[in-house]
Amino acid sequence: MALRIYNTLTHRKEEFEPLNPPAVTMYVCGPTVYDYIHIGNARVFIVFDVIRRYLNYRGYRVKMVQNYTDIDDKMIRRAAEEGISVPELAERFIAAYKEDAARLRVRPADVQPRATEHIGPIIGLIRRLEKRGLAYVSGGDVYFDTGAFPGYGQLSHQSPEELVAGARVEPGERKRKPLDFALWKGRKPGEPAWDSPWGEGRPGWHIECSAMAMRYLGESIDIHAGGADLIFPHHENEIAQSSGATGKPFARYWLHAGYLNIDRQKMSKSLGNVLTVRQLLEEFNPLDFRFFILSAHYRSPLNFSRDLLLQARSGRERLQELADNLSRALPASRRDTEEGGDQLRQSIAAARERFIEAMDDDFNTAGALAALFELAREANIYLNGDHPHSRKLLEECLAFYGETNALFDILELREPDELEELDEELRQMIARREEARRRKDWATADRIREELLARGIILEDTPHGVRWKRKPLS
RNA sequence: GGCGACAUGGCCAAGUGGUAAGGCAGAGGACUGCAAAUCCUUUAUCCCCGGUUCGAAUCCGGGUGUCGCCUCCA
Repeated sequence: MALRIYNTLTHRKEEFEPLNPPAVTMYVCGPTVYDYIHIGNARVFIVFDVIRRYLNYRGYRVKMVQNYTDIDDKMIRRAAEEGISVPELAERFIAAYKEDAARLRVRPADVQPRATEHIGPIIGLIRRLEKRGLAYVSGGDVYFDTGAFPGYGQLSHQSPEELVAGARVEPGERKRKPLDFALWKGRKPGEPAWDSPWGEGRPGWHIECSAMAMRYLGESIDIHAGGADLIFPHHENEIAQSSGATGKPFARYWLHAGYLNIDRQKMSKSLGNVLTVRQLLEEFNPLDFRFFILSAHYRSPLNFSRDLLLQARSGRERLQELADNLSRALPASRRDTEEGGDQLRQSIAAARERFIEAMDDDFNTAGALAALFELAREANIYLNGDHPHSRKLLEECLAFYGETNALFDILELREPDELEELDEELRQMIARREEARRRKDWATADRIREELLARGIILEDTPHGVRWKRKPLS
């Protein structure tokens, strides 16, 4: 069984063969730090976070780089609006990004370079392009000469002629052809600038990713990833710059995450329907959001709505419920029996197999989730069974959820004693209700249950005694 | 205009040649003092029309619809 990945470059699923296994080099285009990230950004970061973890799970050693774009037109404009410097703006939103990513359980990349800290390598790359006749100076700017790069359009599968048909030249631009793009922008009054062989100025957007990817991962990398809207022109231009400079293939596999739409519309500032991660997390659990994201294939467009997220929450809670119940059953379980556990033992093995099979098929997280649910049913049957619980089987089952949760991060896996934390007053209320139930004083029992519910505690009476859980938010 | 993606039950969503995973919601049942949780049962021939094939949701052609990219954008 081999891992297969859909490659935007070739338009097909290909067997994954990194350059130097087990090492894998992976570059993900990071945020432009001019504002809080929105849920569409979050989808990209979550998806590639999971993919990265899965590659590690499959035995690869992934080195992942994700940049911060901390200098570009948007940064300059926003800093001016806020009345602060561009570096101050960058600091603010890099910090915000880190907070948001952490809350979403997106693990930090191994290297998180900033464009402004790599002006040297950027200039070096532009000079290489100049030497190869792929760049030209025009005014104070330097442009990439797309006409001189034969493979231009290979990623977006468009010929230059086709691309030109829709291209526009902004007034005042000094490029020769519409598809040419700026590698270096000459200084304008009031803008941040660095010294360069072409005078003071700043890097273009595309060149920073090429320069930083090469700097940390080498001239040819295994995986380059980002949102679908980066295919053109950003990634197309990265290929042109990188391959143009080195004469080598830049990235072997290009991965692109689909859009996250809101109410079937693309998020955009003009429509006013942009939802930031911060806004989302005011109302929803990050784990519910991760579950929601992973319930669809990463390349498919995915529609976001409050209702769909509630649906996802219900599904996730089913798994959470099971995980909690497995933990709770652990203390009373026995090491000397596996009675009634044959089906469960087989189901664990089957679930693991199915999980890997799905993930190996271009990271089919939806299929992988189905494996978690199928095992959940068997585990519930086992837990409800009329036999003692086997410590070994419970642990194996929990181990599987632990193993898969280390990839998906959709469950809160707690130790049994963590489940018992409840303050004294609430414990006594539960005890009083138990007493009332023994007396068959249902009125009192129900009243206490209502009171607890009002305080966010849900009670469940099981054959093995009363159980409590916290009511989910919203 | 060019390029491309998608169209599966009430909702979400897997499935690329052998008679449709999974989740949510609904209905019925079991369990329960009631409830919750859980389990069982239950709802699809896969947008339409042709074609290839013993056999297609799955391949090919045509059509319809939705969306994306071609311009900053995850």
